[in-house]
Amino acid sequence: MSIVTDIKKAAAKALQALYNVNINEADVLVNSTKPEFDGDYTIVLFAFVKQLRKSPEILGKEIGDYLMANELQLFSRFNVIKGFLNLTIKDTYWLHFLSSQYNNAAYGVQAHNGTRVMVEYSSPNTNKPLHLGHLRNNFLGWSTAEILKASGNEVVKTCVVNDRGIHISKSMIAWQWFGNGATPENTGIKGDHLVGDYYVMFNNEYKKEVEQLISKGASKEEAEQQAPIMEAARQMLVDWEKGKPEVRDLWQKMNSWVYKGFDETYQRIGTDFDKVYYESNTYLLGKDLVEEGLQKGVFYRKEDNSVWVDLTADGLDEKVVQRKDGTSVYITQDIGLAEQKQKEYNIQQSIYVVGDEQNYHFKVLKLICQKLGLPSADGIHHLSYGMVELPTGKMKSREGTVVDADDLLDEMVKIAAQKTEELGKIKDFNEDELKELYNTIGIGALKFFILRVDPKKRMVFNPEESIDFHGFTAPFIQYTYARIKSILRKENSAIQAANTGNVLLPLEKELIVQAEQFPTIIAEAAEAYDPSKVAVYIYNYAKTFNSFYTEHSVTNAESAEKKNLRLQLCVLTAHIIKTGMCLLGIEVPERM
RNA sequence: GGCCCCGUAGUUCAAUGGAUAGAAUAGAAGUUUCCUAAACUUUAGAUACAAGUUCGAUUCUUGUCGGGGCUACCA
Repeated sequence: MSIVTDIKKAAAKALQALYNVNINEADVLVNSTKPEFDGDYTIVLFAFVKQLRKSPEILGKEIGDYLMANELQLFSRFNVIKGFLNLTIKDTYWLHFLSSQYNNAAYGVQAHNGTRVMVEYSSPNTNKPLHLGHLRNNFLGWSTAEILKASGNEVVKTCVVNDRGIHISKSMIAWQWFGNGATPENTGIKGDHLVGDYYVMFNNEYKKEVEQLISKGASKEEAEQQAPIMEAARQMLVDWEKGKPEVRDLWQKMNSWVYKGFDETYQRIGTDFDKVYYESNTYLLGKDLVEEGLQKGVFYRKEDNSVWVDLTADGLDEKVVQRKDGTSVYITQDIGLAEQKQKEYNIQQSIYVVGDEQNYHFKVLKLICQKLGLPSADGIHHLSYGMVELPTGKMKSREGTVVDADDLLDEMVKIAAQKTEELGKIKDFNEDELKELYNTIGIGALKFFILRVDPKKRMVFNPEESIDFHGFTAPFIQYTYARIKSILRKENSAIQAANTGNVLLPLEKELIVQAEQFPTIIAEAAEAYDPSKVAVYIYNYAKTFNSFYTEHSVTNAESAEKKNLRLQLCVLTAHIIKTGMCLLGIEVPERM
């Protein structure tokens, strides 16, 4: 139960008592009071003015008087400016909150509420290594899953590996043609990068062949169709589907290189899954649902034997769900997998972390599932995120303008090391500790940079300028944490639960007010599937702590009560920072 | 062509229809006998444009201009 909820309840009660009107507490608008006014929280009165036919000033005064008289434990004073009723909460309320929660390391985390949610994220193709765009997906998916857990859901993290299809066939062909038996072992190249190199080689060769054919008089379309390497890749896909042993062996071998490479990267960035689906196992799912859909009249068959769904009544197009040759298209297996997930895990919600270029696809997917009456249908939610762009524009693999994930992580750690050494505070760190610290700072900075932005929005990553360790960044927050821990290491004496005095200085109070909001923030972030809410909150909270830290001494506080109070504040702040950063997948160092 | 999304300080990001549009960074000026200056304090700087709805619009509606995405019997 949050203080804001209490205020809303009290306001609804006041309105009932004073004017005999029934106002839903959810309709009472309560904001944080702007710093330039006196108060902690503000009730916005405009909404009631018309209905009650009273001026905002009088309304505010009457409600304020009522609250002072009837909610003695909550409010100490109020003022009314225009339509805003500014309320000040009693210091004793805040002090009690602090004393009761400071020692709760799990503060902000809710108990299980019985809802089970699946979060599908990462879902890579196995023909090339991860790049910056995949990192946003991974950070977002992992963090959203953790936030959902913290707000009381049981979460199943899952990944659908796109391990079959024309893309991997391309890498395989290029490897056969140009590889000379290259392996990660004999080249020293990380497996996913090695396979990606052959994908690039495929495209280079393909381009060359197309140009040659065009110079011999073929049209562009003909050339693209007839290029020998493309024909070979298509044949390889056919052979794969037939289960031709050599092809399957090569496929397995090359995929295993990729998985090993991915695992390394995943480990570095903390990505993990409870369940992994492979498309080579799931791509035939959904075929029976096509039959079912035909019987239910959701789908219809055209003369050429292809099967369609008509979504024009819902403002969308007609969509094919089975080709005329009887093979299924991408969306068919998605429908099948949606059903499979539901059957296997009995989930209430199924979240797909996928880029916004697939908005239409997921609209269609959900609609079809609903029309088929699948129990999982209404729980489908596309967590759509914007592309990561470079200052020069969108990243394109073919034009070589991708920021490789492994390279970027290396670069971040390198810069973290360099900046840390410049500051010269690490004399008593050993080598392992330094390595860990550089990882914590460098990878933390990257995660925070990406997660602090609203997922829905496109974002720009500038390799030169985006790598910052000051201001609105993870290292800022990590530094705040390290300074708190430094204080707490020095203060061995037990912190008392009581004995915190009864008056709060402005910065002491501000810290508690913000701390009290933490569970609400987590709930909002979970509701919106938006880790940036947590990132912004933790940053602001750390900022308040830094002001407090500069202004007031903890160890040399002016009285024993103040020292005890501030130690409680330190402990609570450390817990909140650690928990909040943990929800973002970012570690916090004891020293830095 | 049709459908969808986005235009906020030089730059990168905020702002459930609410008070004087917040941060960070880059710029200017300060703070270290005192718990870590990766910090703190002060300062200057923005809602693409035009109408409309409203007591009140960055937010909702319409139009203009600018940017992006989707619109495959590809995945």
